[in-house]
Parts: sequence; structure tokens; C-alpha cells
Amino acid sequence: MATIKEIAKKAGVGVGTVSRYLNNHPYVSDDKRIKIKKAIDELNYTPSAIATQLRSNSTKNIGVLVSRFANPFFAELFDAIERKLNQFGYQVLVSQTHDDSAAEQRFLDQLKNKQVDGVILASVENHQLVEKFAKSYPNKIVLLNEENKDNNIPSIVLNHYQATMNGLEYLYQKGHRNFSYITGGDYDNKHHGYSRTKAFQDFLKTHQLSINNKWVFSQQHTALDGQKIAQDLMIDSRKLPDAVFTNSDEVAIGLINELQKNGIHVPKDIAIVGYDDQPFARFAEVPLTTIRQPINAMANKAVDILLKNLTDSNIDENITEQDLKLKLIIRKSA
Amino acid sequence: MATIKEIAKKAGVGVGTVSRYLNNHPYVSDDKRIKIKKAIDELNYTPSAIATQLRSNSTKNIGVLVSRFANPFFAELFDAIERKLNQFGYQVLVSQTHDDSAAEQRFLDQLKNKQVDGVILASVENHQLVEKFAKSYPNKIVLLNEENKDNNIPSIVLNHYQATMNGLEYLYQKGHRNFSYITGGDYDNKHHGYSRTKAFQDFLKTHQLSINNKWVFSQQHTALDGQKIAQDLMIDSRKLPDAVFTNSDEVAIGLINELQKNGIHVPKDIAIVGYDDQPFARFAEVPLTTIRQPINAMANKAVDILLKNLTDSNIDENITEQDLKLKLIIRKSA
DNA sequence: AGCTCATATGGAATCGATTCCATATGTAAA
DNA sequence: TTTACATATGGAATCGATTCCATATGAGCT
Repeated sequence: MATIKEIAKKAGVGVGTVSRYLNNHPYVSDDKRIKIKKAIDELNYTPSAIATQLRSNSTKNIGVLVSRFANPFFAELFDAIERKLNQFGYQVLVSQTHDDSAAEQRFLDQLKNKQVDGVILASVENHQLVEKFAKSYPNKIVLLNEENKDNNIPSIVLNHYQATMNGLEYLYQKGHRNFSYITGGDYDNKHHGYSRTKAFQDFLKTHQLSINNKWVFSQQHTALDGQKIAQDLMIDSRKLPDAVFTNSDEVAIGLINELQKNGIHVPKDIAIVGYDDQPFARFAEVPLTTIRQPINAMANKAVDILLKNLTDSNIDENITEQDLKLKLIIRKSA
Repeated sequence: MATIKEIAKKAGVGVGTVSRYLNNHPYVSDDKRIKIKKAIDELNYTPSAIATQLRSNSTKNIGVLVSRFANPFFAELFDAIERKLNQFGYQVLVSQTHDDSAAEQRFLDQLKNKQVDGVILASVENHQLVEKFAKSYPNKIVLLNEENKDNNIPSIVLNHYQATMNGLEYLYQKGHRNFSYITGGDYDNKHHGYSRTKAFQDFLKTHQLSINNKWVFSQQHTALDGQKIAQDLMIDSRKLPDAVFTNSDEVAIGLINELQKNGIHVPKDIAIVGYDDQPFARFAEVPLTTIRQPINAMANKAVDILLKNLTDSNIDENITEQDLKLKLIIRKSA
């Protein structure tokens, strides 16, 4: 592959002039323009992005981290993020953690070794690690759907507490009193998805309900997990919960499938509420009652904030608080 | 951020020695090792990936192109590709075309400007363009589920012709004679998904069946598309096809949903066959009869071939022809 | 003592583009 | 005619890491 030096030589000009030509600098005469263009065409030259990146100390690459692509929520979210970043001329480097915090570490190291200008974290394993990086690289990190205690990292935070509460109150008002709860995080831990869990705990307290510990499930993500939970619940078939609040539509769908396979009808025997309103939620064997996350607004907002912080330019933020509202979608499963 | 020069100065050694230390070169004495380590820790130094890339003329980045992330087939496929590339220490730069060939051009330009060492194309818009790049960069391109005429680009090609034929023969044997066909490509064009379409055309010929042109749909991708097709089919409600062969589970699901909403029962009134066996297919309101693509094997094979071509090393290919078989999964929709 | 070879080290050259500096020419204003 | 400023250009210095080259020391062998 040709270099700028070869172009300069072939066109009979200096490298500076070629560089000015490439970057549309005004001070290049028409006759040199023509010669340079000819040389570039003949040698089929394209500037090395790497060399430009080294010199300019910026890559036009953004890193995006999710936990698992096979989760349709993240797939859709990423789809929207990628489209928007592409509009602004950025490339996207992407990683998934699959719950492995070493992968997160490797991902964040890309900030340190300058492979990316900034990152969007749609999933956080190790909050301490992220706090540490945020201290070294303020303005280069945006959290999406992940809170941080001290609130010192730019974040897109939706009101999951309220949304969860709404979902639970809906179930309560329908007469349900024996709840099961499924989270993707830990039930006691202050991190991932905690505001949802906190809402559940507060809900129990408010209504003076007790909870069977065997009906609380942590670290559940997939439809397969949901099926296993169904089997767990059915071990003691004399006593089943009458409502299940889940953290994800995937889990809800596996759960419903396995329950119905065993003659337990949803929502007649058990009501189930999902989370996300993933695209297939409406097409499931029992269309899901679920909490919709405004994916497009979330993605656009995250990109807006990151690019604004990176460039100091005022990309107009046309995403409002209203756009970022979670909403209970009532279908058939509860 | 510190540079290697500052480390050298602080440790009282030459830059060469620091570099040798970083790259585990043997000729570094123990006392300098200690001094260098101390300097690195104190300055919190990490080598610039960009500088290394420039010097070494390689990035350890692989580009992956898909048409649309929100399509669960691609999301799953990408999930597997990313995991495997990560295992081998590669980062992944990803783009989606959303049917826009300009995006494909921009993506491929990354080969030319050296931002990626190689690419996996799981979706091709403009075959001529790809052929051109393949000529300039043999060994750096792998096609996944996309054929090329002259067969000169490394490709993972499954037998979609046979799989489609199997699906159609299954429907024929069940007594269906009036077919509708839905493709994501063009019905006449020789490109995207053509071997499936060819199978359909041959199938019609073999059984001397005629086809109503209004029952052929091209460029259909989403559940929404499927719903619209249902409406199209129902315009003339006196005469409906008795079987629909689709190119994707997403389309099938939208189609089924809209038909049943209008009192047309699947599979009693119309049989429908999907494609992909996306994770959700088994959980749909009518569990889908569909053709399963062996996603993991496909992803692993694509990465194996690409890395083998890039490094000349013999990464052992443990994916066999058998692993790459498509399979008709019979459920309830046909 | 003289020779060879492994071990060790510093620093210049290099990768390829950008930018600054020195310099030259042309033209309008004083 | 002198001054001033816009236009135009070549090339050295720079970004940060790697590698080659020159050189030095010490051990082992004859």
C-alpha cells in the first residue's frame, strides 16, 4: 500500500502539500491538486487510519459493552447505538461480558491504551473498577441503565424503582398476595438491578406481605433459566405463588412455557410480569404483560451525552425526560 | 499519559530496554527489570495500542458485518463470533448495513485504511464491491452464509437449497399445493438467498405447480413485514394459499399473529414454515416449524478460517461438515 | 593471551500522517 | 518604492513503540 511520501514523489510535490490536499486545506494550487489527485488514483492510495490516529491522538472509535448479545434487549439497544454513532462518523468496538468481570477489565483497558475515544457501558460487573476508570477518564464514560452510588459518572438512569412498583401494584390490585421475584442480579447486593429489588422489598413491607425465600431467584437471565425456575416452583406443587415478577421477558417466556407444559395455566393459575417488552413479547404463546424500556430514546441519549462530553460541541439533545419513561404494557400474562 | 521515553528516563535506562522488558525479550538484566517495573507502576503506564499498531502494521482488530442486529439470528451469530475472536485476543469492530450498500463500502474501507486485519461478512449487499476487495485482500475476507459466483472467496456455505427443498417437500407431502413464498432478497436476482429461491422455483417445476405472483414477496425481514403480508394475502379472502414458506422466523411470527387475529388458523387453514430456528421460535403462539441454522458451528468455522488465513498457523478446525447441516425442526405451524 | 559466543544495553531509524517553520511570490495599500 | 498581508510550498519535527546496529562485558575454550 502506498504512503503519502510516494504520492508526494510521484506528484512532484512535498508531503506537506499532499497532506493539505487530503485535508482540504485552502493553500493548495489547482495544478498541484490535479497532479496529486492523479497520483492518488494511480497508486490507489488511502491514508492509513492508524498513522492519523497516532498523530491526532484520537481514534473516532467508541467502545460499547453489553452483557450478552443474544439477549434481544441488548441486541436492539446496540442496534440503535451503532446506527447513531455511525451517523456521527464513529466506528464501534464492542464486547460482551457474559458475567465475566475480566472481560470488563479488558474492555476498559482500551480506554487506557487509547484504542477508543470513549465508552458506553450498558452493563457493569465490577462497579469499583468502573469508578476507578471514571476517575482517570471523566467525560469518556457513559453508563446506560446502570447506576453508580456517588452519581459522579454521566448516566442514563430510568426510574426502575417506580416502574417495578407500578407493576407490583398492578398485581396487588388484581388480588395477588403470594409473590415470587426473579432478578438478574443479587437479591441482597446493592448493585445490578438493585432499584428494582429495592422496590420489591419496599412493596412487601408496605403491604405487610411475607416472602417465601424459595421463591426468590437471583442471577437469572435466559429462557432456559426460566424453565428451570418453573421446575423449582413445581417441586412443592401444593403451594405455588400466584404472581411472579421477573427481570426479563426471556425468563418470563421460559417460565410460562414450562408451567403451561405442566398444566399450570397463565394467567389463570399464576400471573407473570416480564421486563423490557422485547420484540417477541407480543407474539408469545401468552402475550406478555411487561414493562417497556424506551430503547431508542435510551440509545440516542447515551450517544448524545458521550459525544457532547467528548467534543464539547452542543449536539442538540432532543431526548426528553418524557421519552425515557418506563411503561407497563398490559397484555395477557397478568 | 506516560510514554515509553518517560519510563526509560525515570528508570535510568534506554527506550530499547524498556521495550524489551515489555515484550519479554530475554536480554534484560534483573536489576533493570526491577527499576523499569517500578517506573511503570509509579507512572501508571500502558503502551499505546495505536503506536504498536503503526509499527507492527497489524491491529488485532477484526471487522464483522451483519445486516441488522435486531434480527435475533444475527445477534446470536455475532454473540458466538465475538466470544471466539475474544478468546484469540482479537477485538471486534462491528457494523450493520440495514440494506444500505454505502455502509458496506465504509465497512470494507476499513481493510484499506488498515483499521482491521480482516473481516467476516455475514451479509452482503453489493457482491461486485466485495469481489473487488477480495481481489486486493485475499485471505482477509471470509463470507458467512453468502455465496460468491466464482467461488474464489473463502466462504462458509450451507446447503440452503437442500434445506429449502426438504421444507417444501414436507409441505407437499402434507398435501399442500398452493404456495406462497417470502424472501429477504429478490425473487429474480442471483444474489442474496438465491439458492433458497432457486430451490423453490425448481420445486414448483418438479411438481408442475403454478404460482400466483401476488403470493411472492421480496425484501421482507421483520415481524412487521410479516403482518403486512398477512393483510395483503387476506385482501382476496376467497382464495388463500394453503402453505407459506418464509425466509425468516421473524416474518413467520408476524404473519401468523396477524392471520390468527383475523380468524385464520395456523396450521389448520394455512401451514407456515419459518427459517433460522431463532431462540423464540419454540415459544411462539404457534410454535414454529422451521429450518434450524447451526449458529455456533457457523460462527466458529468462520473465525477458524479467517484466523488461519491471517496467521498461517493451523488453528485446529474441529467443525465438520456434519456440524454445518441445516435441519428441519417440526413443531406446530406446519 | 587471543578468540568466540552469549548476554546486555543505548539510541538512531522506522512506521505514515500532520503541523509548524522558513521561505517565496504576488498584489494591494501607503 | 516600501510595507503588509494573503497565498503557496517543501521539509523537518512530531506522535509512541519496535528493531536494528554498534558496542561492551564476561565466560569458556584453545
